[in-house]
Amino acid sequence: MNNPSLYKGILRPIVIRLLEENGRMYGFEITQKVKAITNGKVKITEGALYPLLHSLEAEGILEAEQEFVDNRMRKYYKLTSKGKKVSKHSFGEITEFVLHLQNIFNLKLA
Amino acid sequence: MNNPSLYKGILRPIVIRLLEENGRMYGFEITQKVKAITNGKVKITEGALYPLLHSLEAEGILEAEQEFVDNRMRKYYKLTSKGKKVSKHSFGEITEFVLHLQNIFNLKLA
DNA sequence: TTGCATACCTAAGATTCTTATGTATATTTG
DNA sequence: CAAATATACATAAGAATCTTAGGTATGCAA
Repeated sequence: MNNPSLYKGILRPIVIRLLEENGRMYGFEITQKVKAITNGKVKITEGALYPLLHSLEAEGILEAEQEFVDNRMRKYYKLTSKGKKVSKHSFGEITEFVLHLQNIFNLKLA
Repeated sequence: MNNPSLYKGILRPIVIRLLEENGRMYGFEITQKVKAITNGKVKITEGALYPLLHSLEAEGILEAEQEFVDNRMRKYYKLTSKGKKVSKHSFGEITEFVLHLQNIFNLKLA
């Protein structure tokens, strides 16, 4: 991405939102999904993603299960019931955040 | 603000944008302006703002001049010509950032 | 067989913030 | 009039969140 520091603090809500919308995803899939949505502009680094997934699991927001596909390990994550509550709250925060940005920067978007 | 970590990395473009729109502001004024725009939700901390203003000045993006009003010191900042170029670039990045957020979070905003 | 894609992981360091504290003056309130 | 609140600047220690750089391993294409 152009300015990585803009995305500091955003990764956690991104992961939670993607899991809410897609039900079940593995780490590598999340990086590809974000890249696809943003036309290759936003690249989540593995050094940020994997530790985050582990801490979300430790917090009881996500639960994981491993599978082997084509002899390669995949660790699928999904929201727990606690995670679904957190997700609703997180989404509200993000919505407000974006509205604030539109006001502060006087953005006129489609 | 609700979730301060969302705003990590955003303060710098906020300051630049406000100075572009208002021409000339002092630190305390910037904190009040952001609070006003966001209905009291977003509070810029002084511990983040003042060091940032100093480093923007050191980078040649801002220039400062002191004044005394009611026997109290004010340090006014404005964009340099370099700062104005940086501002254009920064604004483009923020616009793209917000569009990405809308896509990632599937936001339907006014 | 070399490189690229997939798929996981961790550790050191950088960046950006919060929290806490300090200085000083002006105004409001009990 | 004393105390609290608002204005206005500043710095330092520590927390949070990321990047960079490295590691392991499999499958496929050139």
